[in-house]
Amino acid sequence: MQERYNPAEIESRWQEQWEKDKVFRVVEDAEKPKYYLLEMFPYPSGRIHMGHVRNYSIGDVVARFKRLQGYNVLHPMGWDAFGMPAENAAIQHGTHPAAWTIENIANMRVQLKKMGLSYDWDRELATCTPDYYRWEQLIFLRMLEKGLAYKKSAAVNWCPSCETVLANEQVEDNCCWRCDSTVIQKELDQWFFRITAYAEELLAFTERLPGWPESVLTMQRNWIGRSQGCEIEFAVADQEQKIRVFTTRPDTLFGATFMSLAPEHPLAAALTTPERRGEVEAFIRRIQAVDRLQRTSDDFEKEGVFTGSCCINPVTGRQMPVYLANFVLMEYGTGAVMAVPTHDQRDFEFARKYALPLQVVIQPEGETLEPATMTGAWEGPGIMVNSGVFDGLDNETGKARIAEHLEQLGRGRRTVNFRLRDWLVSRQRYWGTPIPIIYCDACGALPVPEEQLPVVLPTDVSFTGEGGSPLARLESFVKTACPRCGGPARRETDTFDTFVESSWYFLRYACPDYGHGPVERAAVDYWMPVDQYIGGVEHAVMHLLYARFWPKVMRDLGMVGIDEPFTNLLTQGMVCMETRSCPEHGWLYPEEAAGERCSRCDAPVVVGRNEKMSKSKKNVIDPDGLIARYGADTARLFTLFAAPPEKGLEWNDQGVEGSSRFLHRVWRLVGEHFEVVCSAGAVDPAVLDESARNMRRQIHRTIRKVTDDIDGRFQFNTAIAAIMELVNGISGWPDKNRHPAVLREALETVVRLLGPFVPHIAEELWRELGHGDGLEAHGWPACDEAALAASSVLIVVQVNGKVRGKVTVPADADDQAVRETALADANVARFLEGLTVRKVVVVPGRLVSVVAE
RNA sequence: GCCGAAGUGGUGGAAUGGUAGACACGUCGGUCUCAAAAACCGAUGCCCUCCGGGCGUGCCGGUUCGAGUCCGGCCUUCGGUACCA
Repeated sequence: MQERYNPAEIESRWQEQWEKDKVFRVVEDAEKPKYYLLEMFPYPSGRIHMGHVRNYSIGDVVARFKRLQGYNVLHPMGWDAFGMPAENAAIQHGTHPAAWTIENIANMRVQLKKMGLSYDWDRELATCTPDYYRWEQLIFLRMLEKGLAYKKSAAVNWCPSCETVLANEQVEDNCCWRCDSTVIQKELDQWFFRITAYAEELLAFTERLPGWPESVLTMQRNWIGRSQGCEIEFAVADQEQKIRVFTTRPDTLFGATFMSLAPEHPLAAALTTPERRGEVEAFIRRIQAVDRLQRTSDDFEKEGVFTGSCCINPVTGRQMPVYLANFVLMEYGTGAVMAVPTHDQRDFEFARKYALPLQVVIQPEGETLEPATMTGAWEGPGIMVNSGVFDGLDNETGKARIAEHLEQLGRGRRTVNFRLRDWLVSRQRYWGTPIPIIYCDACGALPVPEEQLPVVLPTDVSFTGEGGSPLARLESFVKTACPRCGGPARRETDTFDTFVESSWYFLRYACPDYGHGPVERAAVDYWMPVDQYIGGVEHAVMHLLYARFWPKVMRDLGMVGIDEPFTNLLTQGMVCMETRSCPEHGWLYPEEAAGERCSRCDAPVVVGRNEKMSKSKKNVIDPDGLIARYGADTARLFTLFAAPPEKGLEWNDQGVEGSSRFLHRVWRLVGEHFEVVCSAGAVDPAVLDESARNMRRQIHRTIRKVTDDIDGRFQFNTAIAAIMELVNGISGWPDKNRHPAVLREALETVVRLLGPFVPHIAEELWRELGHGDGLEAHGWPACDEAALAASSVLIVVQVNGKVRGKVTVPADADDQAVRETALADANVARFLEGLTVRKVVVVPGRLVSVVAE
């Protein structure tokens, strides 16, 4: 055995062996229980970052652990390969998105392989290949047939100068990131998926996902935002038009004194009287220049404009002036709100600003509200007043009664409204899945016939960043024949949101080469659902909601048989680091800021906040350097040991040394004893002395702890700490040489427990300990309950809540005996002197708490 | 703004309502060495009148024999907020 631990040599040797033998390749096997472990696939940005290292190290521990437990483990990897950065690179550096992406994938694949991750690389997929997206196009056609995909108008961020659509992240302070022009909201005809048709089911199933973090489920429930309420029709005075509103507070209908519409409301123009037109149009223009987040925040000034028209309150007959208001959104409800200033804070502020009337209709218990003296709206419960026949009812009863009343009048009905909106999937970009639609002037919008799929993304395009999508300018792509009449027609040039690809890739992993449909039913039936999904907490709502939606659609299309794709979910925290910048040269990479001075101008660097590692702020650590210097095992061990997975991880180089030192120590410990150990026999518990029994107790306590920490809690940091304690215990065990069999059990346990975390060194040491076959053949070590038994326990004694003594009692002592021993302790007695004992609480095996005064 | 988290020594973190600080990093002292590195041993929350005791888990209050943990109210930081993925 080599004296010195040499990770570079060991790791490349094992990685080659794993690759050559395809040891992580899996096939369906009805004899074995399956376990599908999936980490969120990466966007191929060019280099892996510490967040990937963390995510994939966590996943690999679980994959290897489950394999050791005898599961048939599917552990795939692939590439979320469409997206904006490829297009930005094309605009900035002239590289083609496809070439850029393929090169990035090649680089990152090498990096991942250097980490020793146990993937079945035969299942690798990239979403930018026609073999993948052709099936996405097919599913879209099926959704179209079922009415689950449709087209409607929606607003986008538009830069008038670049003549292009901007992503939210490309808008800075309402200005275009490239040219600084003011961004406006522009209406475009766009494709949507009808996710709202699944709102009830997506919500209901949040109750059936016990393996998900409650915080994620709560966020999803709030995002879906189901609310029970009432749709009410308001007639417009002197016109045929009707305004429909949604309200959760029909009980306040008698207090509705005006109407607020979204500035984008389709009736806005029709209701505007000629003399108001100028002011109204100016207001609409102004609101379009404000982003939605700002518009709806509570501290944003409530503003509006009178249209000149009035509508009629269906129960009071009162004329209600119709306003356009900045805080009303077209996307929520019906885009119109009946304004009850006395019982809604936003309406209250609005009414005060524009001197609109207030009418109290709910009186809280023990108070009498007067419009003249109110300083805010009363949004709580109360008794109905000024509400005709409904006076005297409590408002909850009133909600139902007024709803019934409106239904009888034919002026309203009870409805359920969702905050969730349909999913806008059109992107006016090049690097994405082409939407398979053809537009014919004679026949309209038609699906591309199935046999013509895939609609392949052409590669002969040029990138300027201006003038809209490069696809739309490519004649050879746009010009086509109408599939119905054969006349000249145009192709759809929008591509899909990249969230579409990531909404079903986990299904495709079950059968990545299947050529007759999106998925092979038998393979999906065997592998799905994913048993454990692991990824960043930043995906808690959007990706994870879309990825729950698509399988449900595919189920209803008869393609899969599952309701939910992910049985268990682990959301990992982000890897963060302080930013460093130079007043002269901007953000600095860590190596440019060595010694806290800028490497270029020697100015003192400014140390910024701790933030998510990102290329743009240069607060990144390149895992390659780490692996080259310490080896993959150390890099894995450190990221796992530094913090529990859910927590954010602040990068700190110094900790890495510690992890490396530990592996060197384990190597030496085995090296010093492997000859003795290899010739040792099996442990005979009957002949052991106390020292050996104590050693065995620690061995088996550690097995139990590590098993529980990996399996139930994903607390890898404490699992590793426990193994470190065991190693410390073995090193300091004075009777090592008297008990070769126990020493062998101890060392073998360390190596086996380390296997999932640091597979290369563990496999190597396992062979050194004289085993001809691999770790996996021996499975996961079992905890011997008999070895755990201890003869005595330490009991802490508290007097009035403070620790005053510690006593050792036999493990089987009863409460009375424990109590007596505790009270007899010298220090305890000292603190009880002159006091009367009122109460003694005995917690078996733990503590005695004495209350005295 | 809204939704969801987090806050514990110099640092990362540990603690089924039961000894706060496991395990590491760092620092200090020591052993070995001509010297250094590596390795090993020891100390290390703060304070005091230091063989003992007091105070300590973001802040304020509450429940309990006992609260880092449970409850109420704040503060700060982070994530998401529908075209970043």
